Amino acid sequence: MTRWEPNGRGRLELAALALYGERGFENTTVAEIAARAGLTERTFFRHFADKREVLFSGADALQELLVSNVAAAPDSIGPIDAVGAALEAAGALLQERREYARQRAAIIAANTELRERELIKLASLASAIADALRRRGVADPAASLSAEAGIAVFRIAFERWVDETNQRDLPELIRDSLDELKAVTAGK
Amino acid sequence: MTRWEPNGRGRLELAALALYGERGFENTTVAEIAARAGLTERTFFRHFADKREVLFSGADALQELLVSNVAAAPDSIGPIDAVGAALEAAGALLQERREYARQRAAIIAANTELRERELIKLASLASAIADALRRRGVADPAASLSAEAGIAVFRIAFERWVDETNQRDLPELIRDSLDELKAVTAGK
DNA sequence: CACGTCGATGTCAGTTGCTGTCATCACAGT
DNA sequence: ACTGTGATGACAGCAACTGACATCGACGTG
Repeated sequence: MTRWEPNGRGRLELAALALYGERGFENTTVAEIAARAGLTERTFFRHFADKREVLFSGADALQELLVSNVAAAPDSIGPIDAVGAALEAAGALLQERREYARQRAAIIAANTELRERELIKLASLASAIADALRRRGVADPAASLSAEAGIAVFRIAFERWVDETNQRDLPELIRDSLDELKAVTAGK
Repeated sequence: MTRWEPNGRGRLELAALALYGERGFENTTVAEIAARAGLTERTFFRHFADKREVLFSGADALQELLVSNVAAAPDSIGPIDAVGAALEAAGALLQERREYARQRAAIIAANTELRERELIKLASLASAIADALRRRGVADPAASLSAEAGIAVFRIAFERWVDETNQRDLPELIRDSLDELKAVTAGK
C-alpha cells in the first residue's frame, strides 16, 4: 500500500481550478483547496510558492518551447518573424487544450492579482525570447524590442481568440496581429 | 491648533520610500512606515489599497497626461506616432524628477511583487491609450497594437535611461526606440 | 455662542496568506 | 534488519489586510 494517494500536486491544481472557477479566486481559501485535494494547507505551499502560482505551473514548458523555436528559426528571417513563428507554434499547442485554456483565461481575467501574475510571466517570456535572439546575433535594442513587440502581438491575438465566438485559429490570429503591427509601424 | 500634522498621506509616501530604499520592500513593515510617519497602520491602509500602492500614486496623473496628449496629436500623423509623441511628453516630465524617478525605479526593480504592480499599471496605461486612439477613429486591432507597442517602446527606453551612466535624454531615447521598432518590423 | 455634522484618525479584534520547525512513516537501497 | 529519504502532517507565529466602533478638532448654521 502507498501511504498517500499519488500525484498530490495534480490534485491541488485541479481543486484550485475548480474552486477558483466556482466561487472566484478571492473567495476561496488555500485551506479549502487543500481539503478538496485531501491534503494540508502546508503541503499546498510546498508545491506552489503562493496561492496564485497554481494556475501558472505550465509557464516553464511554454518558455522552453518558445526559446527553442526562436533558436531553430531559419537564419534568413529577421528577428520579428523568428519570434512570430515561435509564437504561432506556441499558439498551436495552446489550441489543443482549448477548453482548459479558456476556463483558465476567464479565471485570470476576473481577478487583478491573477492578471498581475500573468503579466509578469509574459514579461519573463519576453526576456527569455530576447536572450534567444541575442544568441542568434541580434543586437540589443532590436532584440528586446522584437521580443516585447512579439509578446504584445501574442497578448492581443490571445485576447481575441478567447473573446470571439467564431472559431478562428490562434496561430492565424497571431499571424494577422503581427501583420497589423507591421502595417501600423510602417506608416510615414 | 490642528488636531494632526498636515498631509498624512505625503508623510506616508516619504516614509515608505525611505524605508523601502534602506531595508528593501520585503523587510519593512507597514507598521514601521506608519510609525515613521507618526500615524497608524490602519491609517496607512485608508490612504493606500495595499503595501505596494504607496509607490504608484502618481500613475493616475501620468495616465491623464498621456491620454490628453494622444487626443491632442495632429490628425495627420498615424497612431504609432501619436503615441510616440505622447510618450515623449511624459518622458520629459519624468525627467524633471530625475532623482526621484531613479530611486523609485531601483526599489521596484529589486522586488518581484513591485514589478508585478508596475506591469499592471503599464497595462492600464496601454488600455487607456488604446481607448484614446479609438476616439481618434483608429480601428480596433490597430489601436490596441499601437498602444501596446508604444508601451513596450517606453519600457525599453526607460530601462536604458535608468541603467546608462551617460546622460541621454529620456525623450530622445524614446524616439530612438520607436525608430528601432519601426526598423525591426519593416524587414521582409 | 451652542449645537450638530463631518472628516481624519485611533483602537481592537479577526481572517488569511505564508513560513519555520519538528515529527511521522512508507519505501528503497544496502 | 538498518538506515536514509521524500512526501506529508501538526503546530506555532508573523504580517498583510478588513470591519466596526470610538474620538475629537474644524466648520457651518442658527
